[in-house]
Amino acid sequence: MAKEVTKRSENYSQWYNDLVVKADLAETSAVRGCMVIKPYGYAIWEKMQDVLDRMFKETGHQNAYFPLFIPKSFLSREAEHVEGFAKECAVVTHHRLMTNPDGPGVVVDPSAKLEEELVVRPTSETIIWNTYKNWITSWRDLPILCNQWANVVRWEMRTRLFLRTAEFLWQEGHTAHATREEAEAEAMKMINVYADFARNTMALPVVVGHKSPNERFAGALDTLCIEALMQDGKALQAGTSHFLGQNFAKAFDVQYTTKEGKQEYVWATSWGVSTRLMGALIMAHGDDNGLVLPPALAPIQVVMVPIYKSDDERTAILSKMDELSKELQAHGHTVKIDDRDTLRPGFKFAEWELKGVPVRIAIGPRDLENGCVEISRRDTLEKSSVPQEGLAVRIEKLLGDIQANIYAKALKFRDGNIIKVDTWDDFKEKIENGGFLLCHWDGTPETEEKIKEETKATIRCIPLDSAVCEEEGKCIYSGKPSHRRVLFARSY
RNA sequence: CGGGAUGUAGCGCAGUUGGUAGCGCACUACGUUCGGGACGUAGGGGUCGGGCGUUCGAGUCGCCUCAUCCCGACCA
Repeated sequence: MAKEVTKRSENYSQWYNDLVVKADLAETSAVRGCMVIKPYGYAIWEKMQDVLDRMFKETGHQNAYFPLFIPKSFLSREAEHVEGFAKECAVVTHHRLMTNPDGPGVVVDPSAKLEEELVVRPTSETIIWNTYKNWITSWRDLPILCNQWANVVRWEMRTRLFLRTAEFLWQEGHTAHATREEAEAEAMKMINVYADFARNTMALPVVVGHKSPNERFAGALDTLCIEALMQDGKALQAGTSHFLGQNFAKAFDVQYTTKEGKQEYVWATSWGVSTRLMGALIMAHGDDNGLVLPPALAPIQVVMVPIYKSDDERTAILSKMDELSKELQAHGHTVKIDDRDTLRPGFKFAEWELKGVPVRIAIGPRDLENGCVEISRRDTLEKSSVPQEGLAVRIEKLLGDIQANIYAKALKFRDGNIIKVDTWDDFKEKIENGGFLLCHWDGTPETEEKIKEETKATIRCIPLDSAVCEEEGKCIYSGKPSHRRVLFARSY
């Protein structure tokens, strides 16, 4: 197994692809634009799911499941929504195949044409609001706070593993509320759940803000997002939460009777994060040796590698590892003993580093004799020899340190790459180096569009953090007055 | 849908003026190794993306076709 990964600094794209494949996270499939998520990659995704699911439930949400197929007419009920998704939909037109009358194989049976085509969901607002109509009649039925874990299909022209695939896994929350205020509060609450998850679980610093009208979700009145900065200086949208107003309620005629007996349209939100978070994780923390996983998401937190020559040594070391492993597991850590007899220690070290395991413990005859183990941490690659005594407590602290250090490192990088820019010439120069540019903008879509055309940079968000952003100034492009700075970047 | 490229072993590639298929890694067996990606020896594995044509003979030349990748366009 030649597992050398391309150097990050030499070719970031290739480094990313190499890493995804060689760390056993995912690979391209025979199906155009689709991805196979391999067991190791999926285990990380499952960890993300576990934490997010718990957070959703703590905020009062329940899981449900809605159909994969959406009748074409549903999708077109909301004008902006269909406009936004029409160009990337997979459509089912028939329901049967037949043996080919003119040769081998099968062909589509023309007699099995569907009366109405079915669209494979690119997102589920329409099918869900068509259902919510049946669930809601009174103010007593509100709010409805549902989430679904599902796959969706968006037929993108160009795809990249995890970041943009034709099919991807995600969760989508869809809520219905009696009042505008309640729905807006829900959208804000959920973007903060995402921000919390990104920072504390993924060790990923994010900026929370509003999308500009140009970048808003199709059918939303407001889109909140979390934006992260990757190590090549490009921004990545890591999650969104939309205030949908009454657009979908009106499109699907979802009204409820108020306490006063009046008919009112329901207010809506939707919010989602996807397997794209895997891409964010890889690009935010990875290095030339491979993946770097925050302990909170590592399927294996501690790997033990035995070093031995004879069978007797092997037996003794594995027995000691078993003992230590039980102790660590009792403290709630996931441990793997790499007892493969066919590979040498050096190979195993490199392989587990590639896979991003936070802590490695090596034990050889020397350590056995001295009552020690060798501990190596993935984030800094530092090695130290420590006593076996009290190992679990030491590891617990170390895992916490690593989680904090990975975040601190990413935060330092991110903050070092947020730059205030006040002139157009400076903007054009600085954008070439990547990073977030904090600039004044006159608030018009036309200006935003021009800036995108000339520099490929878009407004990633209008940050909520008013302390940093709210000040008077002049638009970077048009020179017109502006009341706050917004965040520009090139993005994935 | 435009511009460019590539399809040869599981992966990465070489293959000259056309002469019947090769290298590295991986794989299998045995042995020596084992504290940072081991080495030796011996093996197995191919309708050269597909089709048609030129030729005594095509991985190589021509035409068609399919697929993939890159740059655009597209993209929450």
